[in-house]
Amino acid sequence: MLLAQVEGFLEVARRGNVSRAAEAMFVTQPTLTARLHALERELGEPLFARTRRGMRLTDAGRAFLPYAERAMRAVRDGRQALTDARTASAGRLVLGAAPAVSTYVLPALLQRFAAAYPRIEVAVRTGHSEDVLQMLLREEVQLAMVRTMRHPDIESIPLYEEALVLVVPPGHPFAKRSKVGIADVASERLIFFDRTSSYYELTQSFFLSLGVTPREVMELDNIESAKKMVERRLGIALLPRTAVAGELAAKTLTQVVVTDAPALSQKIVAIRRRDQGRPSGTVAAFLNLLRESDPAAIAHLPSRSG
Amino acid sequence: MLLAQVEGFLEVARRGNVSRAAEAMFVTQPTLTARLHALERELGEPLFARTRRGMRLTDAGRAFLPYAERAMRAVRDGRQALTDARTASAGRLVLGAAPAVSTYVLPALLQRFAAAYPRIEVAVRTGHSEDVLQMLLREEVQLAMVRTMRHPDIESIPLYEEALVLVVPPGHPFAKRSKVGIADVASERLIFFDRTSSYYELTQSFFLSLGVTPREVMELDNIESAKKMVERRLGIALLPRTAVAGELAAKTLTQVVVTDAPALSQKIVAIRRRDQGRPSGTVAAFLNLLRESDPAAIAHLPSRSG
DNA sequence: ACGACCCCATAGGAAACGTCTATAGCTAGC
DNA sequence: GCTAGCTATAGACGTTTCCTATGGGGTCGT
Repeated sequence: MLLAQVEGFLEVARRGNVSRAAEAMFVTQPTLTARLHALERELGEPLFARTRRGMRLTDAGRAFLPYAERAMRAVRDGRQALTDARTASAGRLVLGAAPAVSTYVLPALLQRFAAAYPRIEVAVRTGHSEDVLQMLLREEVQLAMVRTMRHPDIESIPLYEEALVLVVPPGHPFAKRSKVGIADVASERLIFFDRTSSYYELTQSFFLSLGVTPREVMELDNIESAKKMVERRLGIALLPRTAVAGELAAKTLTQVVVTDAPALSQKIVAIRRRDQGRPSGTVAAFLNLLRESDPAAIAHLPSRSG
Repeated sequence: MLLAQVEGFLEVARRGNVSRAAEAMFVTQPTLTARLHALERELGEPLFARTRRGMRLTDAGRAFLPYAERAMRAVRDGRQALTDARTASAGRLVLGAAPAVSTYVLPALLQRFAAAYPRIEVAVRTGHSEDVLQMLLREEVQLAMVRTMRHPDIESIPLYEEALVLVVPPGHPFAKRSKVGIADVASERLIFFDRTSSYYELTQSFFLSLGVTPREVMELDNIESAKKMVERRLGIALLPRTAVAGELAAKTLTQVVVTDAPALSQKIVAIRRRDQGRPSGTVAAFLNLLRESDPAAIAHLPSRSG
């Protein structure tokens, strides 16, 4: 069955006239007649009664009509959906993100994205990088923003480098000193967060590689709480710069540079399934936004507007 | 766009494998590949990402999927609807009927019809024959049961002859006499019904043609009331036999034969639009039921079961 | 009553398309 | 490196589809 036949059926049903319908469809009248005959033959029933005045629907034709309309509408809508997706003018984008990305980077990014593509519906699934990778592999998310990961089935697009910075409360002795050494840090009370997170491991191995055994005083399961603890002078912490940008600007936390230790950072990438072909539609739109953005800008966008 | 392409798309999307899908659809793998290519070319977008493992949907493919399913379902349901209509196993039948037919003949007929075709939905529109004819011409009803009418756009199928019989209350002088003449009738008080109905005109001209000027005592707008009036001895009436079958059987009314007057009757026919082609589906089913029935049986069926 | 017109159906030939078999190209896994 | 499993491609064959031109039937206007 050709869709052109169904379309012809509808057009003729509407106009009650093969010649006019043919003209409207830019084919000749015999062509349209043939299509109708073919459709009737396939369905095993005349859909039209031929009269002097033209074509009238038979009972069978009337019974078939709503289904024909439904089918054509479905195809038309499907085409439109593809066009929307191609121009990314509408559709759905499901993102995965590591917690720090989700909380501190995505909001500003999505604000810009929503402004550029108001008809795209966005969903975010947050989880540790490993879990988000699994979501990606199960196709529960289309694109994920996580720390650098390796897997044969994914490809990565570098986004930005997220520095871990040492923050102390205002008025802390470190805040006044121009130079702080790693040995100084080791004597401070350190606040860690989320033992299941990769940050925990990263910071731990950082200290260990420098021969420092941190005196752990507190471990929290989220960054926000860790910041609050530092603000309340319960210790100092190594936190993602994106997570403390607001507090640094508001001067409720102070960044301290450790002079005799290498910069600690983690690469954040966007990953997607390698077998999905070229990014298309909403995913491509989002990647374009990322590409147009200065990597530093992504990482430094304030987490709260203003 | 071929429906076979859409179907192929769905099958491949389900199985993720062209070869298997082709096998399931009883075509060769290159054929199905060609269909997919044609569909992708027409939609201007790859629907599948080709991988070592087989075919995976792209975002575009995923976006198109629900519409493809909807379209296929619509066509499948449409086919089923036609099959239902052809076998009259389901569907809708809209009948028009004159009041006397609707009240006294249709119930028993529809009872049998509903038993034979339980999944056919039946609707009845009642009105005077002329009005029902208009409904038919406007296609508000598919088939109408009315008195014989002439119109270039309709064709008629004879159903039965409806006799008008003279009824009197039990114990009336006529009931005991073996013979009643038209002159006797003229001296009785007559009850007519519904001046707008064709029965009124029919009975009036009947008497006039016999040179009898009836002494009209009462005119009612429906047959049921007329029967009640006769039962209450307010007069006698000429009523359709189908309308008084129950009362005659229950002996609450008595039929009297007028010996010196011709039998008065009216032909009841089924009419349908001439331009509708051969009757199909539910209409054909109903006509078959009528055809199988003895005409006399139709007209004499008791109006109330029992 | 007759001719002009409008409708759909049909005929025939050219072009396009779909389908097949056979084969190539590619990758993964042994 | 060979095999197995996947999709893509090539070429040939048969069918279908489309066009133009024409037929046949009925209506309407003159």
